[in-house]
Order: sequence, then C-alpha cells, then structure tokens
Amino acid sequence: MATKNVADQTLRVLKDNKLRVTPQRHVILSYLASHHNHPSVDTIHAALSKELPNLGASTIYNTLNTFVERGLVIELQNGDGSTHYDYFGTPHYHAICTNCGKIVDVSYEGFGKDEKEFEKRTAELSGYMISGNHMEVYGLCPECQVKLGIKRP
Amino acid sequence: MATKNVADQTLRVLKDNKLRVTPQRHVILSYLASHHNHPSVDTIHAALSKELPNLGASTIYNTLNTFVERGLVIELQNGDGSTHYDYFGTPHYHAICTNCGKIVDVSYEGFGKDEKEFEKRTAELSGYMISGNHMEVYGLCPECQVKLGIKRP
DNA sequence: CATTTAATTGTACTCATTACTAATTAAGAC
DNA sequence: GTCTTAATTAGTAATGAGTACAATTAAATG
Ligand SMILES: [Mn+2]
Ligand SMILES: [Mn+2]
Ligand SMILES: [Zn+2]
Ligand SMILES: [Zn+2]
Repeated sequence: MATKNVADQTLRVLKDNKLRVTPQRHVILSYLASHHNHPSVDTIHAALSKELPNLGASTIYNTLNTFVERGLVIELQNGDGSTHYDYFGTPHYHAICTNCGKIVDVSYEGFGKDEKEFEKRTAELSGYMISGNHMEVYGLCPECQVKLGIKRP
Repeated sequence: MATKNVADQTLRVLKDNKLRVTPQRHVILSYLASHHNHPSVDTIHAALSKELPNLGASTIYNTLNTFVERGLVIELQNGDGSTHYDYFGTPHYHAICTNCGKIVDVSYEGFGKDEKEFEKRTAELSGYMISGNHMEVYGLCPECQVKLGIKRP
C-alpha cells in the first residue's frame, strides 16, 4: 500500500481523533485535504451540495469548528468578511492578496525548523505555552499587480 | 525638544498622512499610541466617552478603517468575535491566548531584520509584492496556565 | 437489533460591522 | 476673520456571518 487515497487518509484522521465518522465530516475533510483553495463555508457548501444535497450550512460551521479545535484545520481571514479554512497537513504559511483576497501556500526547505525555533523563542519571551502559530504575509498577487498596472522594482 | 508627548506625535502622524485633523481622529490615535491593550471598538468607545461624550461608534469604525488603510494600525483577532486594533509604531509580533484572548507584544533584538528577510523570501517564492505581515503565535498565557492547573514541562 | 449518545438540520436569533443621510466642521482662499 | 466647499461625524437602519436551539436522524457499542 504505497499510496492511499484521500478518502482513506481522512477516514483515518477522523478515527485517530476519536471523532464519529459521519458522511458530512468525511466529505468536508476530504474536500479540504484535496483542495488548496482556502474556501469559505459558502464555497464548501456549493462544492459539496451535489454530493450531499441535504448538507446544512450549520453542519459545515459545526464541523469546521470541531476540526479547528482539534488542530486539523486552521482559520484564515482575507478581508472579505468571511472565514476561510485550510486543512493543515504539512507546515506552510500564507501570502494573502490585499486587493483580491487570494490566499496561496508558501513554504521552503527548513520552514518547519524555523517555525519551531520561532515558537520556542516566543515561549521564552512571553511565558506563553505555545500550541501553534500563523505566519501571514500581505501584498499584491501577480495577477493584481498586472491588473493595477504596477511595475515591480 | 528631546521628548515629545503623545498628542504632538500623533498630530504629526495625521498631518504626514494628509488626514484632516479632527478631535476624534486625534484622540483615537493617541489612545492607541499610548495603550498596548489591543482594544476592540467597544473598549475604545468606553475609554474615550469621558473625553468626547458624543463620540459615535460608527466614527470609531470609520476612523480605524482609515488608519488600517494607511498602515498606521493593524487588526487582530483573538477569537472573541470582535476585531482588535494596534498602533503599529515599532516592529513587533503577538502572542495570543487561546483561552482568555489576551494579546501581548513580543519582540527581540533583530526581529525587524528577520521580518524583512522573511518578506523578501516570500516575495521570491510567491511572486507577491509584499506590503506587510502578521506573525502570531498561539498558546496559553501564564495566568491561564495557572487557572487551568497546567504544569509546564 | 436495541440502546445510548452524539451529530445533523432548519430556523430563529445575535451582534459586529457597514450603509446611508442630515448636520457639522476642518482646511484653504480671500 | 469670513466664506466656501468638500470631508467628516453621528445616529439609525440594514446587512450578513456565525451561533443557539430543539426536533430528528444516525453512529457506535455489544
Ligand atoms: Mn494553506
Ligand atoms: Mn501589539
Ligand atoms: Zn490579487
Ligand atoms: Zn489567557
């Protein structure tokens, strides 16, 4: 079993986290694990309505809140007024467009190590017992730079 | 004139940013520059009502949005449902308590340099034209560690 | 299968923030 | 200092993302 499909992986994640396996949870987590679009609740709802026609918006809110509590998923804001969600399987951070709201993943060799070092230092400086972090960088995405006619130096 | 008081400093900031100097803007920016409590709109409103009894909540929202657009002030979320504001005079980042929402400033010698390096690297990796960043570290504040009876390793 | 306990769903509701508009006022010109 | 004008303020109405609630449905366990 060299590779596992997303459905199998997410099933395992739910079980490992002692969460009841419902079709709703399974399909929502699978959607997040296989899309890197940082969707809002509305986006998820629209995307999954074909698969689960009766899926309620409140279920999506509940489910995502559960995932966030367990640390499986993180929340992001891009200024459009709604919360965006991200399955946080591998360490990465985000670049967020201040013009169109696009959120892209960023990482580099050694990011996980830098991140741990940063958390350790912060624990020493603040006395907080650290459980996680968000690193977000803001700016104009390539498309918006063109759209706004901005020349890069 | 070795030292300037906050009122003079903030007056200068408003003028440098070509913002009309109104008592409301002046007092709100002064409040933020002299308090490191990362207040919500309600907190600001309560604190300034003595000084400006007719200060409207919508004015505070408008004013803060203006300051955020100019980059004078940043927005922070701590999970309590409201936005918190921070005068961003000197480079620092934040530790946020996942239990009580307390936000504290963190910095260290060389943070400004690290931050610039991180932005530069992100620009190269993502193609974004970077204008700023938020670094936030989450965990339990010292008080909540005690309150919840948690022993640190 | 029967029992138990948790999850789902639709609706009603909350409340932070924005939209709107009439009244006020800061800035600049004279 | 007065005048002009465009920006700001403040009150209220409207918006809408997210939550609370209670009846229904379904997972887990043995
Ligand atoms: Mn991501
Ligand atoms: Mn701060
Ligand atoms: Zn963009
Ligand atoms: Zn705390």
